[in-house]
Amino acid sequence: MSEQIRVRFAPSPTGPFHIGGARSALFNWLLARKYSNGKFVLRVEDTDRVRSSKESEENIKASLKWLGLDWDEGVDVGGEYGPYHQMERLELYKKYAQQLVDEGKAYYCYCTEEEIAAEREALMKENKMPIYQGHCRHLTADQIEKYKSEGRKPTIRFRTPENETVEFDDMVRGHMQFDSNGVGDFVIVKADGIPVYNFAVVIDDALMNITHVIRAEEHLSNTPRQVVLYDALGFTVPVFAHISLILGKDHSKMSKRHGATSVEQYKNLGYLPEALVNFLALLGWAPQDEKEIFSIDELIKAFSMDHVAKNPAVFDIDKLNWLNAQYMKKLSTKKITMMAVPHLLEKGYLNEPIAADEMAKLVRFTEIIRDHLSYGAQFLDFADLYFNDDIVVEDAESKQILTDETVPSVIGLFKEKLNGIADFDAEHIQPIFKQITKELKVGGKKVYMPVRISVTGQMHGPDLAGIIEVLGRERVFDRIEKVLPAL
RNA sequence: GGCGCCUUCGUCAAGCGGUUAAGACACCGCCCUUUCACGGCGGGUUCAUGGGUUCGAAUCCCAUAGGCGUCACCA
Repeated sequence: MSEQIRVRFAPSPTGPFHIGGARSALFNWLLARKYSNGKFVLRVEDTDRVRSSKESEENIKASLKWLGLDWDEGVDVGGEYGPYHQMERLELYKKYAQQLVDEGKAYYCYCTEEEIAAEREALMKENKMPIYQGHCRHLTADQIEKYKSEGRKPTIRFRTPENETVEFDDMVRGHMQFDSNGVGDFVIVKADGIPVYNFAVVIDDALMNITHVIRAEEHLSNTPRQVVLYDALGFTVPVFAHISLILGKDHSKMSKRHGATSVEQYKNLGYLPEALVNFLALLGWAPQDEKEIFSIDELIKAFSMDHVAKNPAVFDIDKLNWLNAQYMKKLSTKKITMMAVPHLLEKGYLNEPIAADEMAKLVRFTEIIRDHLSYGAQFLDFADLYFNDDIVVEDAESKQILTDETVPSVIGLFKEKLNGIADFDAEHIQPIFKQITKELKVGGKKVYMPVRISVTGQMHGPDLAGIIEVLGRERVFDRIEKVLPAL
């Protein structure tokens, strides 16, 4: 590919940035970055006046930046093909729509939405393709006058050529062919003068010299409409690549029911952008070797549209968790602590300002639990362990363990030994357990379990000596006393 | 319903006419360990079904089934 690669991501700002959109953006970005002269363009398709919002646009841009997907041209940064908001390009669409009308390739349609809906319904009933039947295709001047006098505002419809085969190439699916009779005359400009998606994309992609259009598979059926427009307008058709959808666990399209769907949600849950990017890249694309973990630079190097899968992919949160954990291992404990702090503040475990010594203890605690964490918010699963001294033993087996006849002597000796050490740290606490097993001649479990349960309320958890260290002698004794008041 | 896309372990997937059908996540077992987690080792009737083509098919062709998308004055 010696020509310049120009790709774009063109979201409509109608909601939080979806994970599927993020993958589309990533694939485009990866392709642009793979070639030294590649350009990644960000265009905002805000022609849906009802649903578009500035807030959504900001969310999308913030998410892209967080993921590290920077754009060379587009909104905010500008470029020679601007403007990059479709609502600022209305004149352009108007000009091309007029051109099509003048050439007889498009016409005004005075049908109302109700009439169209009724027509479609009737066709569906007859098992026919629900396409526009061409009522306004050849209106006389009189008819037009009549409609105008009724106050009808026309849309502009494209006069789709009949009995033709519409063809285009798709990097993922191969050569595609559609019957133009299945396309029908579709609206290109709404009654309010705003262009419809299929019309605006074509003009924008053509005028912005986009060479490759990588987008979700849901656009595949729309592509013939766009191809006939490219032809009518005399534009060069770009190379398409329709990547498959991302599905939820039940194989339906990802939605709120499946948990977090927006990039922002993953960010807030404490996932790392590198991990999310890595995961998204592996959804629908497979490397040539057996590598699983890719830095962004490695991804750019390894990525290729040749190995993009055709079939839809189920979003597997388990794998994301694993990947994220791999990336978290590389982080300093301090960093992981900082990831947890917002959650701790939100849940009321912490209050601002956080004192330096409190912070230091928190970091030490994080060091003890960090191996148990797949993402930041999971810290909350361990927060009670550290912050909540009101230990409650709920589990039946745990209660049972505390009734063992050796418990009183074990706990007694444990307290005695704990009192006896000079340096209150895990290194000095750890040997105590061994000493007790020896002196009392009981098994390790008989020692560890009563202590663990009375100190944490749980049978399982992170390193016990470490927990005891961060809690400090007083809190440990306090907890034991609450659980075993008799001792 | 028409049109279109898709179909290899539970999930992501390698595979492009001849392989013991990779690998990863998850799961199960074992080891490590006071426990859990981490880590290590090991395990699993995976080519939707039915027809072809071929000496030979997960790979090519055709049907069927299922899943999904799309048929908007949404993108």
